Amino acid sequence: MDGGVIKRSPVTSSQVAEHAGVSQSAVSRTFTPGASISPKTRAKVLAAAKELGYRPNAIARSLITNRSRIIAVVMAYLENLFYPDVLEELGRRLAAENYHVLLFTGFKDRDSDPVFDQLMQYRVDGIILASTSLSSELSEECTVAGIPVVLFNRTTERNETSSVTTRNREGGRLLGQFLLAGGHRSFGYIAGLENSSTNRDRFTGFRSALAEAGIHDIVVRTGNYSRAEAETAAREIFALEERPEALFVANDHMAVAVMDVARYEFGLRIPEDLSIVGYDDVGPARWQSYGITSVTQPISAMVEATVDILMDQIESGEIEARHKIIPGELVVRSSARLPGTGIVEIDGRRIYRPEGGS
Amino acid sequence: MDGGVIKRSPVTSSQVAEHAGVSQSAVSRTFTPGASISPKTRAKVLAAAKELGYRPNAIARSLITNRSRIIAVVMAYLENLFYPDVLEELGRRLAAENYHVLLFTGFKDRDSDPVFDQLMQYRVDGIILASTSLSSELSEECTVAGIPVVLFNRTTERNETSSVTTRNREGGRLLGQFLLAGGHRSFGYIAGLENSSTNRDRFTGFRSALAEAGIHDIVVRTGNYSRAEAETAAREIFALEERPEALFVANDHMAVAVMDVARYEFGLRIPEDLSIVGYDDVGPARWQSYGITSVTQPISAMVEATVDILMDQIESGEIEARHKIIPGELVVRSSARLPGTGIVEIDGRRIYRPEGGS
DNA sequence: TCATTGGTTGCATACGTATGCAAAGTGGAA
DNA sequence: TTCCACTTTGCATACGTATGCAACCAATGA
Repeated sequence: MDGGVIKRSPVTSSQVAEHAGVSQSAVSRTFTPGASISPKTRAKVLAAAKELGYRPNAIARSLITNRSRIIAVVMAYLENLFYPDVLEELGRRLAAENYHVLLFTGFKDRDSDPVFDQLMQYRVDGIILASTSLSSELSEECTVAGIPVVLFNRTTERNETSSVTTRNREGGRLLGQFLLAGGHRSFGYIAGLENSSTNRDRFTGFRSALAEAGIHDIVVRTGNYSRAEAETAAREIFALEERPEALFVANDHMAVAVMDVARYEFGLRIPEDLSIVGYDDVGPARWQSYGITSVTQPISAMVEATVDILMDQIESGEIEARHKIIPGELVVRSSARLPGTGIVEIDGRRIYRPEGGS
Repeated sequence: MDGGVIKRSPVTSSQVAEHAGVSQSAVSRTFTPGASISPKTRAKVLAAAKELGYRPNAIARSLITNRSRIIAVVMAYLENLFYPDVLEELGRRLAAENYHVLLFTGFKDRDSDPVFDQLMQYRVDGIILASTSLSSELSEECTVAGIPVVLFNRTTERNETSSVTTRNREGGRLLGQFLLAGGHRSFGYIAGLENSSTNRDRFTGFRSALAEAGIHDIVVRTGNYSRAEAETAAREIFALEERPEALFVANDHMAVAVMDVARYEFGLRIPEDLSIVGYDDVGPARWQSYGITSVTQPISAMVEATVDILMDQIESGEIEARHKIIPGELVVRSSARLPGTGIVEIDGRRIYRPEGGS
């Protein structure tokens, strides 16, 4: 009711030092694990600090240690629940290592250069790129600057930047085999972002599986990993004279939309009239309304690998591109017709493992 | 292939100054909008900066300006898509003001005190609390420290902290009126977090609407805004001898789960056997599989208000608790039986506006 | 007792930038 | 030309912390 409070400047280590009757160094050492400080003065300092409400200034500390303990996470959009899940896990794992997340989100992909500029100004200790590619000049610049970068769920053509991915090629292949084993003979593919490595690899694997069975015609439309565009693509495919019996949608986020269009706009029964498979095994894929047969991308393992790479490179100061590839599994649910064999139950989930499979 | 690169220290303003043949001050002024600098030296500095790959060190700048241009966003969990949507919009809006997001997520609610400690060490310019409450000591501490705090979609008992919310009481009330107008006579409520203001207000409004119609019995179970718990709560309610005809689920995130349980575990038809209404108007509520009748929480307006409050308080240095309440609307879809009157169409959406409504 | 050792402490400085102040430069008017 | 007003520049310092170095202290052994 008194209409605002005048800003009081925060307590500094010198003030604590004076209050405790010691030097500023002693205060600093009190808050530096492993520093040389006697229990007695330490106690004095802690008491004074508590009394004054002192908190070390991480900004000032960064300036001198050259470590901000901040990791930049770049995630252009969060529409696909896969990414928020990743973000949550990243927050958890990085907090455990006493690092913090500076998040860059909500921008158009083509605006990533200014974003990059901002992020570099904060002298972050590492960068996780989860939904944007990086021009190779920028990647180069990071390497020269000694900032580790990890591409999450993405790779680049040249392999100069570290990455964590799953076996997208094998996953696509497995889905192809699964649909073939289910007896399907005509196929469609709703693609993700055209220039993304996940899209390319998943499709390549899928196509190769079909090719081995002598099938070369695949109806392809592009959904760009966007819900709205996936709906449009689905409408186009379902309106075709010869609608494919089986559809691989490049990720679950789009697959959910496609299922809705199939059921509610075209009256198709799934899987009787149409089999749909997806990728990611994200939340809604597991919901009973959808029950999407999908290849998992194990978020926990992927995030763990990402953080491991970053921590290693930050500690060693040596930046050598590492590429971690994590295996996924084909989880069988109800959105696609079942093959006669190859389904095993593990930990309450049904997994597809064909005999000749890798 | 050469096995790592030695970390090169970043370019400093002094190095640029030397290279350009000017003083360090000149470099600083070149990158400070509105500073006194001639076009000629400015050009020289920019050229040198570009050549050396110089970027101002935001950390060092913060130290002297006492402004980090960082806003802490605390969002314990992102499971409910509402929050990722908010996060994306926050990223966008704050980036436009040249602020950045330090995200705290992936922790248990009871661990919020250490989180708070971390966040204070970075001398953030403001704090947005989107899924955690703040003990009143901590709130007090922020005020004294001159750090603006905004509670997003939450209020506290005492109104000492700024907040942005929607008219939860009115929303709950409107949903009650809607269900009554639809002819229902028995009601259930699946609650959110017991101690959250949203849950309390929505239920209070709902109950008051029913009370005015002489209905005082409401079957209540608690879902704590969690999908899993909501499923359990739904199973309990649907197994009752006298299952309510209409169910208000405290948010859409839970409502989606409840609909799945109703349909696929109990074989209930919606809305023929059971009407369900939710809150938030979040993504899945709009999907055709669900089509949840729901009260909107307009994310864009809420985020705008939040950022406005923060910017005001940061600029003025005066922290006076402000409470912004944003109106929502009842969007009518297919998850609940329709009343005979009161539905109007606006911008392609069907909105419920009863005659006597506020 | 003194010398030695190992642990503590304070002093002084460095990190990279912003900014008040005074000096220097510029241009115009008389 | 001289004077004045205004702009531009550099110097010096400050921000809050960490840390090398030297001084100091306590405890131990001879």
